[in-house]
Amino acid sequence: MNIGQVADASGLPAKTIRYYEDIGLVVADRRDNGYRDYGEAHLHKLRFLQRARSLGFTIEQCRALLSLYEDKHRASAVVKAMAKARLDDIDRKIAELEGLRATLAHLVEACHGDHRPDCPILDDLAGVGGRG
Amino acid sequence: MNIGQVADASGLPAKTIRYYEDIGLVVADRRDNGYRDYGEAHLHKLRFLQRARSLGFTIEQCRALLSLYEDKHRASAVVKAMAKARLDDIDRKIAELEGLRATLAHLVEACHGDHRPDCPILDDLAGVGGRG
DNA sequence: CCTTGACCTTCCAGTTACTGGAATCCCTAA
DNA sequence: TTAGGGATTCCAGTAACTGGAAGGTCAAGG
Repeated sequence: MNIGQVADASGLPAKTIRYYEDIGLVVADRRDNGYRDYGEAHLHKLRFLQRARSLGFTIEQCRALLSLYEDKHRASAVVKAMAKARLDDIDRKIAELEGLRATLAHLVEACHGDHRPDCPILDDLAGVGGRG
Repeated sequence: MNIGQVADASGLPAKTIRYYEDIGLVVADRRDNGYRDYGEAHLHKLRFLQRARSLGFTIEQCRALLSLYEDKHRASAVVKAMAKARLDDIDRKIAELEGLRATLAHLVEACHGDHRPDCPILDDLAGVGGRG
């Protein structure tokens, strides 16, 4: 397969696939004309990466997952621990965003939002009142 | 004030304050010795930025908020619209993370996580089963 | 006067994970 | 032969800093 075909089949842009090769994630074979040549195993790995990235794993985490995937004898506990850590990341991030959300929602509600210049949102940012 | 003092007072690292000056957000005066010199107005702006950044506004949004803050006659509706848009960003991000969370939580639960190599998490990433 | 140490300066490079674009080459069809 | 679509490499840019090097400044202590 050419790079365009694996791009379509994996859901990753060709640019990204070349980038993954640059950083040593999935290295294609080469034809005589210099074109990259992909087989089913390559495609499989690229799909794996696409899915793992879409779940928010970093590139380095993906690299680790990929090597775990290739190691047919690793314990599932290792993989589970990584997924669990990622889950905890997500929980922390959600909690943080919900904190922001509450603050902003409160400010948005407090601001009358009309032609008058008086604005509790800017007042808060400037530290007027209890917080600053 | 020297940069170290406004850094302490604003909660921003000195490096970040210099960076903000580079990009034209808060430009300090200079002493004869070349040191930056900050007054209360500078400090105020830096605190404003610290707060706005901590609420997840981008630098460019902060720049806009700052100029709205300086404009004593702008309508509060403009500010409210920005805050509302940011709120919507946050809601979208939370929804996205909750989707990821559900998927990962499901996988983590399905994986027995012991010494055996069989692992539903990697199977999912590899596209084994319904999704790939 | 000299040293020490904290603080300040500028500038350059690196981070994450790509993305856009330029210049050039290859292949196929008309 | 020409046109197009796809492939190649390499360089630069994104967001918002952060780390580090090399050097200037200032106040205190001996």
